[in-house]
Amino acid sequence: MKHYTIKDIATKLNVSISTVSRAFNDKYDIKKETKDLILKTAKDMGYIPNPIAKKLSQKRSLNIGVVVPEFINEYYSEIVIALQEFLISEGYQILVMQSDENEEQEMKNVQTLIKNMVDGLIIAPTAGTTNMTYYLNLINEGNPIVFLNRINESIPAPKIVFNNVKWSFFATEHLIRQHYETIYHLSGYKNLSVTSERIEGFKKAMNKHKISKDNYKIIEAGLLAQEGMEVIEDLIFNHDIPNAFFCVNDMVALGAIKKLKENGYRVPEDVAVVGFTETRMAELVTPQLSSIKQPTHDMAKKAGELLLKVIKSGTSSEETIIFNGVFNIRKSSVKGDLI
Amino acid sequence: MKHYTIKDIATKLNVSISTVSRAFNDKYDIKKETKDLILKTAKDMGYIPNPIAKKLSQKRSLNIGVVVPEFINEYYSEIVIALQEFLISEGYQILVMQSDENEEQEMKNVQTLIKNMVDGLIIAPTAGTTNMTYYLNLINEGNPIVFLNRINESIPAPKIVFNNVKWSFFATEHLIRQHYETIYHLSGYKNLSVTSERIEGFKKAMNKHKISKDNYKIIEAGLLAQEGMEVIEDLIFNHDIPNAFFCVNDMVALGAIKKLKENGYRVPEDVAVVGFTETRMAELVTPQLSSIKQPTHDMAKKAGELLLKVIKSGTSSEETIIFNGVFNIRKSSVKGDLI
DNA sequence: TGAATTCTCGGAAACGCTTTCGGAAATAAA
DNA sequence: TTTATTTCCGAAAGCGTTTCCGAGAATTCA
Repeated sequence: MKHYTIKDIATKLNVSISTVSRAFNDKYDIKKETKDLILKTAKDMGYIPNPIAKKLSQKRSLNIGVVVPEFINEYYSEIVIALQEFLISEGYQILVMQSDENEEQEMKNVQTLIKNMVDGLIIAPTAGTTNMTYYLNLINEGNPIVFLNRINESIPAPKIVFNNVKWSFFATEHLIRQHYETIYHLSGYKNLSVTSERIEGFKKAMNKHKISKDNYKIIEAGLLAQEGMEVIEDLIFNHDIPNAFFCVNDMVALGAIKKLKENGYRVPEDVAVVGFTETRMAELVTPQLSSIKQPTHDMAKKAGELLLKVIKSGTSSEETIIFNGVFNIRKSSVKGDLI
Repeated sequence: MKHYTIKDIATKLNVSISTVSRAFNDKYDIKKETKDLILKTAKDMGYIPNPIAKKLSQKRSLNIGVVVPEFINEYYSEIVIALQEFLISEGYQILVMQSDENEEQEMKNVQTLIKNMVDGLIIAPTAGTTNMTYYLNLINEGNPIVFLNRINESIPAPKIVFNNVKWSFFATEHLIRQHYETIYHLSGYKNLSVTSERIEGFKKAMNKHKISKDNYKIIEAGLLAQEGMEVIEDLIFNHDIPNAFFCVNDMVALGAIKKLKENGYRVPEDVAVVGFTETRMAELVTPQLSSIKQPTHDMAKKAGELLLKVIKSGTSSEETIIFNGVFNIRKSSVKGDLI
């Protein structure tokens, strides 16, 4: 089976290649009949236009680059899947690269994608991304970019973020309202914006309810189960286990629960635990984990829409879209019966 | 900042574009000094070769397409990450597409990747993939393809598989040796090769130990936690809970454990459970889940190596590489103390 | 019926690179 | 010094498209 080209069709039909090209691109003048004829024979021959050649002569590639810090956790997997769903429906293809939480790899990924002439980029920066001038340059050079979470406020590009402050506030307040006296927050890596935002929400709730500083604490854990376990081990060693934990994400919460149980603490009877960025595990573990679900699907779709807007308009807006979630209260943070 | 081309360098240095091209491609005759000069000024100018143009004039794109059925579970995420690691080190870039367990989407993905001139494909077919003639054609047309798991034996291409029979045999034998009298296997979707292989291993162990057919059963569940839960609900309704379950994967096992616990069964005291294709959750849940770990990293790397071999040799071999795993025995399947 | 428009379409350049061919310059052999 | 080799490089075609320009044919308008 040959790879037919536009030229093959042209010679076969005894027309010029430009006419054939016109038949495929609506924007030029061509008689309806010739167009139909060309399209039909092209189809019969099994002709597939060569996207590489197309990319070379046009500017656009109909490819969108997506860079995520990882996709071993469900969160970014869901984002990528939703992104793909939307962008395919708009005629784009997405190329996914993951940075392995490595800043250098992230820049390489972005570079690779730009070299491959993607029409735009959706970037969820890796934890340590501090090199903002790099992104500033890219934007100034006219590369359409939309950022997803974890991003520095100052970047002049559309940003899709989750309202971490608000929902972390709710989660904390939920614990306060149940009269857990001492509440610790296990936070993420400190250079992440999500970390500081969730801390902010946590503190806000503490202030609102006038909780004494003796009764809460913020401890940097990380984002992995392992890191949650380590913190709990330290606390147990220091005989410093509070009545409740609010964790930066589900993995840390699950690690914490594991270590607590191993050491004879019952959850939630002795210690309550709340997670964040709900995963499918929340419903599967015992006790079921209270957590905050992020609307990954909507967030991804919005990111896609904004990117297409930037691409089409040619100018980068600077709007920040803030999303809200759902707080699923489950057994891990409720002593009595669930309503 | 301009996008420099080979031509810009040529005019600046007053050489021909072919000379500049030669400087970048080792295979041609060029004086060492001119080459160094060109390379240096190119670097100074910040020249980046245009991969699209390169693809058009050469045959190869240095891109590898990867198609997986999903990456919401850790398994394929790990595979993709390892694949990326290896292929990047070999100078390739990978383009990942997921088929959402949808056969039609899978064919679209493959088509898109081929159109985009990937040099080769690594495909983990989706559950329902029955359309083998499609792949046969692709291979006959000379597309380098390596298959990963789940694949029909008859396809004449390199295949990377896990030794499901053997390890499912071990898992089952482990349960038998502990004198669980009745053992049920919760299997996957029936058209999957992994499903039938794990069933085969299960049966083999039963036969070896001469277990009566009254004492074991194979029930089709699926691959999701939800499906594991549903099966357990049915069994409970029929008062048909065995002493032990061997599940097709961890998610089904976790779903099963959840439902069992909800209905008052203790794991492993009343019912033992073993999973497969170990996930990070195995160690985090209570009781910790016995499971079989697949060497995803090695499998992915091997797939990459074989693909490069096919690409370079130009001929598709037909070897099947079978991998072995590790059986991590944990609390969920052991009544007494773990050694 | 002749002039002015409007439709269609072919020719050709362009996108940025690779690669073959052949010739000039440099080197080695005679 | 002349001839034979080798080394290096420029010219140009080619990869498969798009798209500008302009010309002939068809149509409309006086």
